[in-house]
Amino acid sequence: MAAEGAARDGADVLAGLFERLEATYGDLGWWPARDAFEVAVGAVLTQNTAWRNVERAMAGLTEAGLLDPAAMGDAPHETLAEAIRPAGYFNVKTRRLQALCAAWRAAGGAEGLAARETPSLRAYLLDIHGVGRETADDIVLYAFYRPVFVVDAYTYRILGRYGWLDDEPPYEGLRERLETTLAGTPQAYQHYHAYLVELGKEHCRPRPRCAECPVTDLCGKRGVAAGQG
DNA sequence: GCCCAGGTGTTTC
DNA sequence: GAAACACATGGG
Repeated sequence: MAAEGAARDGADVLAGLFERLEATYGDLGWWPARDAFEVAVGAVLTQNTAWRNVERAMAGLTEAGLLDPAAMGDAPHETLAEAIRPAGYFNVKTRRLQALCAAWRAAGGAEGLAARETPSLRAYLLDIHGVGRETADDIVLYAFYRPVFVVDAYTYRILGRYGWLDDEPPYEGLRERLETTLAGTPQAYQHYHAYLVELGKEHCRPRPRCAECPVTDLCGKRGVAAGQG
């Protein structure tokens, strides 16, 4: 049937895209962190924020001795906000980090969270103030090493430009479709998300700058037409 | 000065 | 339920 053929072609495009990205980028060494809590803190701090600024904030937290669920959770708002100031939205993120700390401790720490099955873990994280779908999946994938595809703005933008999306499907639908199509390991999903972010930063900005894109020839339609790569 | 960055919650229709 | 808006620093 035509629909099955289209789906198979879509899967081929996707597999080819990630093969090429793997050859181009290899292991990007993404999300270095000492422990699960540090991953979770970084996931909150990086919300709509450049990683360079997250690193400054993480350094501020280390400096202040706050990179710990108890210390961070008990710190005064002003103290925590000052430590994470370089990451922007510091008042918003201070509230979110303290909500994260409360939930983290209530769950029995990383050990308690790791004991949960993936759906329960996602649901628990999503229930925390300031932890949305992408942040939750960042934590599930990079802190707890579960096989979830992290969908972000780059995922929509790049897959849209490569003709893999017919429309703009809802987050959960796209995530499940990608996981079904790719059937990858946690390590593969960690790499895929990193690849899409790197590719997006370099070549698929909101205003396309697609010159010398390593996967230009795989582009099918949409924004990449008209010689943008 | 303008755009963008590894989003989320709230308000409003 | 989707669109508009607030949140804020730092780099190009």
